[in-house]
Amino acid sequence: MTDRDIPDIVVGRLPRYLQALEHMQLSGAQTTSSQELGEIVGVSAAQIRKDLSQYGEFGKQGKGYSVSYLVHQLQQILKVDRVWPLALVGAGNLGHAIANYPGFGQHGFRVTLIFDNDPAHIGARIGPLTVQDSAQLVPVLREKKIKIAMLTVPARAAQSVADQLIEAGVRSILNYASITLSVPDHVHVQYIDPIIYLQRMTYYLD
Amino acid sequence: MTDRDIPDIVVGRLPRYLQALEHMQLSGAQTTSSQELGEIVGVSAAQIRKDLSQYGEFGKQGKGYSVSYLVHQLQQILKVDRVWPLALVGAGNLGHAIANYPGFGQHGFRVTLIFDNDPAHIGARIGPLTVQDSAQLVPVLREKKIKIAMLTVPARAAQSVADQLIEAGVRSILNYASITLSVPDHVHVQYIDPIIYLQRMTYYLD
DNA sequence: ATATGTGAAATCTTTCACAGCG
DNA sequence: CGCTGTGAAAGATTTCACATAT
Repeated sequence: MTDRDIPDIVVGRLPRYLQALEHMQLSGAQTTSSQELGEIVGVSAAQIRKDLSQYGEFGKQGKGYSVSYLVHQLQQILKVDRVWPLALVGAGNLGHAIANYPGFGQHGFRVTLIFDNDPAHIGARIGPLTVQDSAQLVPVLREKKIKIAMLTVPARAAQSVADQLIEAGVRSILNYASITLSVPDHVHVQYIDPIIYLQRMTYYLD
Repeated sequence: MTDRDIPDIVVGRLPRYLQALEHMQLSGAQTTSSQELGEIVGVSAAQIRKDLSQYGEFGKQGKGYSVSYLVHQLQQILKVDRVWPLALVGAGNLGHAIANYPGFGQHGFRVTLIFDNDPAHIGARIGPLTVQDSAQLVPVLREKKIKIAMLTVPARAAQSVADQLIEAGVRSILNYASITLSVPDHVHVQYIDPIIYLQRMTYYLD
Protein backbone atom coordinates (compact mmCIF):
# COMPACT_ATOMS: atom_id res chain seq x y z
CA MET A 1 0.00 0.00 0.00
CA THR A 2 2.77 2.41 0.86
CA ASP A 3 5.06 1.31 -1.94
CA ARG A 4 8.20 3.31 -2.30
CA ASP A 5 7.64 3.43 -6.08
CA ILE A 6 4.70 5.81 -5.92
CA PRO A 7 6.08 9.06 -7.29
CA ASP A 8 6.88 11.86 -4.90
CA ILE A 9 4.85 14.23 -7.01
CA VAL A 10 1.73 12.18 -6.29
CA VAL A 11 2.44 12.09 -2.55
CA GLY A 12 2.82 15.86 -2.64
CA ARG A 13 -0.75 16.30 -3.85
CA LEU A 14 -2.40 14.08 -1.25
CA PRO A 15 -2.28 16.58 1.63
CA ARG A 16 -4.10 19.14 -0.56
CA TYR A 17 -6.80 16.61 -1.34
CA LEU A 18 -7.14 15.87 2.35
CA GLN A 19 -7.32 19.55 3.20
CA ALA A 20 -10.11 20.16 0.69
CA LEU A 21 -12.02 17.07 1.83
CA GLU A 22 -11.83 18.14 5.47
CA HIS A 23 -13.25 21.52 4.48
CA MET A 24 -16.09 19.77 2.66
CA GLN A 25 -16.72 17.65 5.70
CA LEU A 26 -17.08 20.78 7.84
CA SER A 27 -19.61 22.14 5.37
CA GLY A 28 -21.61 18.95 5.80
CA ALA A 29 -20.96 17.36 2.39
CA GLN A 30 -21.51 13.57 2.38
CA THR A 31 -20.30 12.77 -1.09
CA THR A 32 -18.00 14.21 -3.76
CA SER A 33 -16.60 13.37 -7.19
CA SER A 34 -13.19 13.56 -8.81
CA GLN A 35 -14.65 16.40 -10.87
CA GLU A 36 -15.66 18.49 -7.86
CA LEU A 37 -12.53 17.81 -5.83
CA GLY A 38 -10.41 18.60 -8.86
CA GLU A 39 -12.06 21.97 -9.34
CA ILE A 40 -11.41 22.90 -5.73
CA VAL A 41 -7.75 21.98 -5.69
CA GLY A 42 -7.03 22.99 -9.29
CA VAL A 43 -6.18 19.58 -10.69
CA SER A 44 -7.87 17.52 -13.43
CA ALA A 45 -10.48 14.93 -12.48
CA ALA A 46 -8.43 12.24 -14.23
CA GLN A 47 -5.42 13.11 -12.14
CA ILE A 48 -7.35 12.83 -8.90
CA ARG A 49 -8.60 9.39 -9.92
CA LYS A 50 -5.16 8.22 -11.05
CA ASP A 51 -3.52 9.47 -7.85
CA LEU A 52 -6.06 7.77 -5.59
CA SER A 53 -5.96 4.55 -7.62
CA GLN A 54 -2.34 4.14 -6.56
CA TYR A 55 -3.59 3.26 -3.09
CA GLY A 56 -6.84 1.39 -3.68
CA GLU A 57 -10.39 1.75 -4.95
CA PHE A 58 -12.09 4.29 -2.75
CA GLY A 59 -14.98 5.37 -4.96
CA LYS A 60 -18.25 3.89 -6.13
CA GLN A 61 -18.86 3.87 -9.87
CA GLY A 62 -21.77 6.07 -10.84
CA LYS A 63 -21.82 7.54 -7.34
CA GLY A 64 -18.50 9.18 -6.45
CA TYR A 65 -16.60 9.17 -3.16
CA SER A 66 -17.83 9.23 0.42
CA VAL A 67 -16.14 12.31 1.90
CA SER A 68 -15.64 10.88 5.36
CA TYR A 69 -14.37 7.54 4.07
CA LEU A 70 -11.87 9.25 1.78
CA VAL A 71 -10.72 11.54 4.59
CA HIS A 72 -10.15 8.49 6.72
CA GLN A 73 -8.22 6.66 4.00
CA LEU A 74 -6.02 9.64 3.21
CA GLN A 75 -5.26 10.14 6.89
CA GLN A 76 -4.06 6.55 7.02
CA ILE A 77 -2.04 6.82 3.83
CA LEU A 78 -0.35 10.00 5.04
CA LYS A 79 0.01 8.50 8.53
CA VAL A 80 -1.77 11.40 10.20
CA ASP A 81 -4.31 9.06 11.77
CA ARG A 82 -2.21 9.56 14.92
CA VAL A 83 -0.51 12.51 16.67
CA TRP A 84 3.14 13.21 15.86
CA PRO A 85 5.16 15.14 18.44
CA LEU A 86 7.13 18.01 16.90
CA ALA A 87 10.27 19.76 18.11
CA LEU A 88 10.76 23.42 17.27
CA VAL A 89 14.29 24.82 17.19
CA GLY A 90 14.51 28.62 17.26
CA ALA A 91 12.33 30.65 19.64
CA GLY A 92 12.49 34.02 17.88
CA ASN A 93 9.60 35.90 16.31
CA LEU A 94 8.80 33.20 13.80
CA GLY A 95 9.27 30.39 16.30
CA HIS A 96 6.76 32.05 18.62
CA ALA A 97 4.20 32.48 15.85
CA ILE A 98 4.55 28.83 14.86
CA ALA A 99 4.41 27.54 18.43
CA ASN A 100 1.13 29.41 18.88
CA TYR A 101 -0.39 28.22 15.60
CA PRO A 102 -3.58 26.39 16.54
CA GLY A 103 -3.76 24.25 13.37
CA PHE A 104 -1.37 21.46 14.34
CA GLY A 105 -3.67 19.60 16.72
CA GLN A 106 -6.45 19.13 14.21
CA HIS A 107 -4.12 17.67 11.61
CA GLY A 108 -1.97 15.10 13.30
CA PHE A 109 0.71 17.13 15.10
CA ARG A 110 1.59 18.65 18.46
CA VAL A 111 4.54 20.89 19.29
CA THR A 112 6.02 19.29 22.39
CA LEU A 113 9.53 20.76 22.65
CA ILE A 114 11.07 24.16 21.93
CA PHE A 115 14.80 24.88 21.89
CA ASP A 116 16.95 27.97 21.52
CA ASN A 117 20.62 28.68 22.19
CA ASP A 118 20.11 32.30 23.26
CA PRO A 119 20.16 32.75 27.07
CA ALA A 120 17.64 35.57 26.60
CA HIS A 121 15.11 33.01 25.29
CA ILE A 122 15.95 29.94 27.39
CA GLY A 123 13.47 29.41 30.21
CA ALA A 124 10.79 31.58 28.59
CA ARG A 125 7.32 30.08 28.49
CA ILE A 126 5.41 29.77 25.22
CA GLY A 127 1.93 28.50 25.92
CA PRO A 128 2.36 25.35 28.00
CA LEU A 129 6.03 24.87 27.03
CA THR A 130 9.34 26.16 28.34
CA VAL A 131 12.16 27.02 25.94
CA GLN A 132 15.07 24.64 26.56
CA ASP A 133 18.76 25.09 25.91
CA SER A 134 19.83 23.81 22.47
CA ALA A 135 22.76 22.16 24.22
CA GLN A 136 20.27 19.53 25.40
CA LEU A 137 18.81 18.99 21.94
CA VAL A 138 20.43 15.68 21.03
CA PRO A 139 19.83 13.74 24.27
CA VAL A 140 16.28 15.06 24.76
CA LEU A 141 15.13 14.38 21.19
CA ARG A 142 16.67 10.96 21.26
CA GLU A 143 15.04 10.09 24.58
CA LYS A 144 11.61 11.33 23.45
CA LYS A 145 12.04 9.57 20.09
CA ILE A 146 11.15 12.72 18.14
CA LYS A 147 11.09 12.11 14.37
CA ILE A 148 10.00 15.54 13.09
CA ALA A 149 11.50 18.97 13.71
CA MET A 150 10.81 22.51 12.53
CA LEU A 151 13.81 24.77 12.08
CA THR A 152 13.41 28.52 12.63
CA VAL A 153 17.00 29.55 13.34
CA PRO A 154 19.11 32.02 11.31
CA ALA A 155 20.47 30.61 8.03
CA ARG A 156 24.07 30.59 9.29
CA ALA A 157 23.10 28.21 12.13
CA ALA A 158 20.73 25.98 10.18
CA GLN A 159 23.12 23.35 8.82
CA SER A 160 24.78 22.70 12.16
CA VAL A 161 21.43 22.42 13.95
CA ALA A 162 20.22 20.09 11.20
CA ASP A 163 23.28 17.90 11.74
CA GLN A 164 22.38 17.65 15.44
CA LEU A 165 18.74 16.85 14.65
CA ILE A 166 19.85 14.02 12.40
CA GLU A 167 22.26 12.74 15.03
CA ALA A 168 19.32 12.71 17.44
CA GLY A 169 17.31 10.49 15.08
CA VAL A 170 15.07 13.09 13.40
CA ARG A 171 13.88 11.92 9.98
CA SER A 172 11.81 14.90 8.75
CA ILE A 173 12.80 18.57 8.86
CA LEU A 174 10.60 21.51 8.01
CA ASN A 175 13.18 24.19 7.31
CA TYR A 176 12.27 27.88 7.53
CA ALA A 177 15.87 29.06 7.14
CA SER A 178 16.85 30.37 3.72
CA ILE A 179 19.48 27.78 2.93
CA THR A 180 19.48 24.39 1.25
CA LEU A 181 20.36 21.76 3.83
CA SER A 182 22.65 18.86 3.10
CA VAL A 183 21.22 15.68 4.64
CA PRO A 184 21.56 11.90 4.18
CA ASP A 185 19.08 10.00 1.99
CA HIS A 186 16.92 8.73 4.83
CA VAL A 187 16.10 12.29 5.99
CA HIS A 188 13.38 14.35 4.28
CA VAL A 189 13.47 18.14 4.17
CA GLN A 190 10.76 20.55 3.10
CA TYR A 191 11.49 24.24 2.63
CA ILE A 192 9.39 27.23 3.61
CA ASP A 193 11.03 30.46 2.49
CA PRO A 194 8.85 33.40 1.50
CA ILE A 195 11.62 34.95 -0.63
CA ILE A 196 11.78 31.89 -2.87
CA TYR A 197 8.02 31.95 -3.47
CA LEU A 198 7.90 35.70 -4.01
CA GLN A 199 10.74 35.59 -6.54
CA ARG A 200 8.97 32.83 -8.36
CA MET A 201 6.00 35.16 -8.80
CA THR A 202 7.84 38.40 -9.68
CA TYR A 203 9.07 36.53 -12.76
CA TYR A 204 5.55 36.77 -14.17
CA LEU A 205 5.06 40.48 -13.38
CA ASP A 206 6.01 43.30 -15.78
CA MET B 1 14.17 36.41 -22.87
CA THR B 2 11.12 36.10 -20.65
CA ASP B 3 9.22 33.84 -23.01
CA ARG B 4 5.99 32.49 -21.66
CA ASP B 5 6.90 29.02 -23.00
CA ILE B 6 9.66 28.39 -20.47
CA PRO B 7 8.18 25.77 -18.15
CA ASP B 8 7.00 26.80 -14.72
CA ILE B 9 9.06 24.06 -13.18
CA VAL B 10 12.23 25.69 -14.50
CA VAL B 11 11.20 29.11 -13.18
CA GLY B 12 10.60 27.51 -9.79
CA ARG B 13 14.22 26.42 -9.55
CA LEU B 14 15.78 29.77 -10.42
CA PRO B 15 15.25 31.39 -7.00
CA ARG B 16 17.09 28.48 -5.35
CA TYR B 17 20.00 28.91 -7.73
CA LEU B 18 20.05 32.60 -6.94
CA GLN B 19 19.93 31.93 -3.21
CA ALA B 20 22.88 29.54 -3.38
CA LEU B 21 24.87 31.92 -5.58
CA GLU B 22 24.30 34.82 -3.20
CA HIS B 23 25.59 32.64 -0.36
CA MET B 24 28.68 31.82 -2.42
CA GLN B 25 29.18 35.50 -3.11
CA LEU B 26 29.15 36.24 0.61
CA SER B 27 31.81 33.56 1.14
CA GLY B 28 33.95 35.35 -1.43
CA ALA B 29 33.70 32.80 -4.27
CA GLN B 30 34.49 34.32 -7.70
CA THR B 31 33.62 31.38 -9.89
CA THR B 32 31.48 28.24 -9.84
CA SER B 33 30.41 25.36 -12.07
CA SER B 34 27.14 23.62 -12.85
CA GLN B 35 28.60 20.68 -10.93
CA GLU B 36 29.23 22.67 -7.74
CA LEU B 37 25.98 24.64 -7.86
CA GLY B 38 24.08 21.42 -8.53
CA GLU B 39 25.56 19.73 -5.49
CA ILE B 40 24.55 22.65 -3.28
CA VAL B 41 20.95 22.86 -4.43
CA GLY B 42 20.50 19.13 -4.97
CA VAL B 43 19.98 19.13 -8.72
CA SER B 44 22.02 17.53 -11.52
CA ALA B 45 24.70 19.57 -13.28
CA ALA B 46 22.98 18.93 -16.61
CA GLN B 47 19.76 20.34 -15.29
CA ILE B 48 21.41 23.53 -14.09
CA ARG B 49 22.95 24.00 -17.54
CA LYS B 50 19.69 23.26 -19.37
CA ASP B 51 17.73 25.61 -17.12
CA LEU B 52 20.17 28.48 -17.54
CA SER B 53 20.46 27.90 -21.29
CA GLN B 54 16.80 28.84 -21.60
CA TYR B 55 17.80 32.43 -20.93
CA GLY B 56 21.19 32.81 -22.56
CA GLU B 57 24.81 31.69 -22.42
CA PHE B 58 26.14 32.80 -19.07
CA GLY B 59 29.16 30.49 -18.67
CA LYS B 60 32.61 30.16 -20.21
CA GLN B 61 33.57 26.77 -21.62
CA GLY B 62 36.36 25.14 -19.68
CA LYS B 63 36.04 27.78 -16.97
CA GLY B 64 32.51 27.79 -15.43
CA TYR B 65 30.35 30.72 -14.35
CA SER B 66 31.26 34.04 -12.79
CA VAL B 67 29.27 34.08 -9.55
CA SER B 68 28.56 37.81 -9.53
CA TYR B 69 27.62 37.87 -13.22
CA LEU B 70 25.23 34.96 -12.79
CA VAL B 71 23.69 36.56 -9.68
CA HIS B 72 23.15 39.71 -11.69
CA GLN B 73 21.58 37.84 -14.61
CA LEU B 74 19.25 35.80 -12.39
CA GLN B 75 18.15 38.93 -10.55
CA GLN B 76 17.17 40.43 -13.90
CA ILE B 77 15.43 37.29 -15.10
CA LEU B 78 13.43 37.04 -11.85
CA LYS B 79 12.87 40.82 -11.90
CA VAL B 80 14.31 41.28 -8.43
CA ASP B 81 16.84 43.80 -9.71
CA ARG B 82 14.44 46.35 -8.22
CA VAL B 83 12.41 46.69 -4.99
CA TRP B 84 8.81 45.46 -5.00
CA PRO B 85 6.45 46.95 -2.43
CA LEU B 86 4.44 44.27 -0.57
CA ALA B 87 1.11 44.49 1.21
CA LEU B 88 0.47 42.25 4.19
CA VAL B 89 -3.11 41.41 5.13
CA GLY B 90 -3.55 39.96 8.61
CA ALA B 91 -1.72 41.47 11.61
CA GLY B 92 -1.94 38.49 13.98
CA ASN B 93 0.99 36.49 15.35
CA LEU B 94 2.16 35.30 11.98
CA GLY B 95 1.63 38.68 10.33
CA HIS B 96 3.81 40.30 12.98
CA ALA B 97 6.58 37.74 12.53
CA ILE B 98 6.54 38.26 8.77
CA ALA B 99 6.44 42.04 9.01
CA ASN B 100 9.54 41.90 11.19
CA TYR B 101 11.41 39.46 8.97
CA PRO B 102 14.62 41.22 7.94
CA GLY B 103 15.21 39.18 4.76
CA PHE B 104 12.92 41.05 2.37
CA GLY B 105 15.10 44.10 1.83
CA GLN B 106 18.13 42.15 0.64
CA HIS B 107 16.14 40.21 -1.92
CA GLY B 108 13.99 42.67 -3.80
CA PHE B 109 11.05 43.34 -1.49
CA ARG B 110 9.78 45.78 1.13
CA VAL B 111 6.64 45.47 3.24
CA THR B 112 4.98 48.87 2.86
CA LEU B 113 1.38 48.31 3.98
CA ILE B 114 -0.29 46.21 6.67
CA PHE B 115 -4.05 45.67 6.97
CA ASP B 116 -6.34 43.98 9.47
CA ASN B 117 -10.08 44.12 10.04
CA ASP B 118 -9.90 43.68 13.82
CA PRO B 119 -10.30 46.98 15.72
CA ALA B 120 -7.92 45.58 18.34
CA HIS B 121 -5.14 45.54 15.72
CA ILE B 122 -5.98 48.63 13.65
CA GLY B 123 -3.74 51.56 14.51
CA ALA B 124 -1.05 49.38 16.11
CA ARG B 125 2.50 50.09 15.00
CA ILE B 126 4.70 47.33 13.61
CA GLY B 127 8.20 48.67 13.04
CA PRO B 128 7.75 51.81 10.94
CA LEU B 129 4.24 50.89 9.79
CA THR B 130 0.74 51.40 11.18
CA VAL B 131 -1.90 48.68 10.77
CA GLN B 132 -4.70 50.01 8.55
CA ASP B 133 -8.35 49.03 8.38
CA SER B 134 -9.03 46.34 5.76
CA ALA B 135 -12.00 48.39 4.67
CA GLN B 136 -9.47 50.68 2.94
CA LEU B 137 -7.67 47.83 1.23
CA VAL B 138 -9.00 48.20 -2.31
CA PRO B 139 -8.58 51.97 -2.76
CA VAL B 140 -5.18 52.09 -1.03
CA LEU B 141 -3.66 49.16 -2.93
CA ARG B 142 -5.01 50.51 -6.20
CA GLU B 143 -3.64 53.98 -5.53
CA LYS B 144 -0.20 52.66 -4.53
CA LYS B 145 -0.23 50.26 -7.49
CA ILE B 146 0.66 47.28 -5.29
CA LYS B 147 1.09 44.09 -7.32
CA ILE B 148 2.08 41.60 -4.58
CA ALA B 149 0.33 40.72 -1.33
CA MET B 150 0.89 38.27 1.51
CA LEU B 151 -2.18 36.79 3.12
CA THR B 152 -2.05 35.83 6.82
CA VAL B 153 -5.74 35.85 7.71
CA PRO B 154 -7.79 32.88 8.98
CA ALA B 155 -8.76 30.35 6.30
CA ARG B 156 -12.46 31.31 6.43
CA ALA B 157 -11.61 34.92 5.46
CA ALA B 158 -8.95 34.15 2.86
CA GLN B 159 -11.06 33.81 -0.29
CA SER B 160 -12.96 37.03 0.28
CA VAL B 161 -9.78 38.98 1.02
CA ALA B 162 -8.19 37.44 -2.09
CA ASP B 163 -11.15 38.65 -4.16
CA GLN B 164 -10.57 42.17 -2.85
CA LEU B 165 -6.84 41.98 -3.57
CA ILE B 166 -7.56 40.98 -7.14
CA GLU B 167 -10.12 43.76 -7.50
CA ALA B 168 -7.40 46.15 -6.32
CA GLY B 169 -5.05 45.00 -9.09
CA VAL B 170 -2.84 42.56 -7.17
CA ARG B 171 -1.26 39.96 -9.47
CA SER B 172 0.71 37.77 -7.02
CA ILE B 173 -0.52 36.36 -3.72
CA LEU B 174 1.58 34.54 -1.15
CA ASN B 175 -1.09 32.67 0.79
CA TYR B 176 -0.41 31.47 4.34
CA ALA B 177 -4.03 30.43 4.93
CA SER B 178 -4.78 26.72 4.71
CA ILE B 179 -7.18 26.87 1.80
CA THR B 180 -6.82 26.67 -1.96
CA LEU B 181 -7.77 30.03 -3.45
CA SER B 182 -9.81 30.38 -6.59
CA VAL B 183 -8.32 33.13 -8.77
CA PRO B 184 -8.39 34.19 -12.44
CA ASP B 185 -5.63 33.09 -14.81
CA HIS B 186 -3.65 36.32 -14.67
CA VAL B 187 -3.15 36.02 -10.89
CA HIS B 188 -0.43 33.81 -9.42
CA VAL B 189 -0.73 32.19 -6.00
CA GLN B 190 1.91 30.42 -3.96
CA TYR B 191 1.00 28.47 -0.85
CA ILE B 192 2.82 28.31 2.48
CA ASP B 193 1.10 25.91 4.86
CA PRO B 194 3.19 23.95 7.35
CA ILE B 195 0.55 21.22 7.69
CA ILE B 196 0.76 20.38 4.00
CA TYR B 197 4.55 20.04 4.16
CA LEU B 198 4.51 18.05 7.39
CA GLN B 199 1.91 15.61 6.04
CA ARG B 200 4.00 15.15 2.95
CA MET B 201 6.85 13.99 5.18
CA THR B 202 4.93 11.80 7.63
CA TYR B 203 4.10 9.65 4.60
CA TYR B 204 7.70 8.46 4.58
CA LEU B 205 7.90 7.74 8.32
CA ASP B 206 7.01 4.36 9.87
C1' DA C 1 42.44 19.85 -19.83
C1' DT C 2 38.10 21.28 -18.57
C1' DA C 3 33.37 22.60 -18.33
C1' DT C 4 29.69 24.69 -21.18
C1' DG C 5 25.55 24.38 -24.29
C1' DT C 6 22.58 21.26 -26.69
C1' DG C 7 20.29 17.86 -29.79
C1' DA C 8 18.68 13.18 -29.09
C1' DA C 9 17.22 9.45 -25.99
C1' DA C 10 15.29 7.99 -21.89
C1' DT C 11 12.22 8.61 -18.33
C1' DC C 12 8.45 10.44 -15.99
C1' DT C 13 3.76 12.57 -15.73
C1' DT C 14 -0.60 13.78 -17.45
C1' DT C 15 -4.46 13.24 -20.28
C1' DC C 16 -7.49 10.56 -23.01
C1' DA C 17 -11.22 7.65 -23.66
C1' DC C 18 -13.80 3.88 -22.56
C1' DA C 19 -15.01 -0.70 -20.25
C1' DG C 20 -17.33 -1.82 -16.29
C1' DC C 21 -20.08 -1.39 -12.33
C1' DG C 22 -23.57 0.42 -9.17
C1' DC D 1 -27.19 6.89 -16.69
C1' DG D 2 -23.12 8.60 -14.28
C1' DC D 3 -18.77 8.31 -12.50
C1' DT D 4 -14.90 5.34 -11.29
C1' DG D 5 -10.61 2.90 -12.41
C1' DT D 6 -7.25 2.13 -15.93
C1' DG D 7 -4.54 0.75 -20.09
C1' DA D 8 -2.70 3.31 -23.91
C1' DA D 9 -1.31 7.73 -26.06
C1' DA D 10 0.38 12.18 -25.64
C1' DG D 11 3.10 15.44 -23.58
C1' DA D 12 6.64 17.22 -20.45
C1' DT D 13 10.98 16.83 -18.09
C1' DT D 14 15.40 14.96 -17.21
C1' DT D 15 19.52 12.75 -18.44
C1' DC D 16 22.95 11.46 -21.71
C1' DA D 17 26.88 12.24 -24.30
C1' DC D 18 29.57 14.92 -27.14
C1' DA D 19 30.90 18.87 -30.19
C1' DT D 20 32.75 23.10 -29.03
C1' DA D 21 35.20 26.90 -26.98
C1' DT D 22 38.88 28.64 -23.94
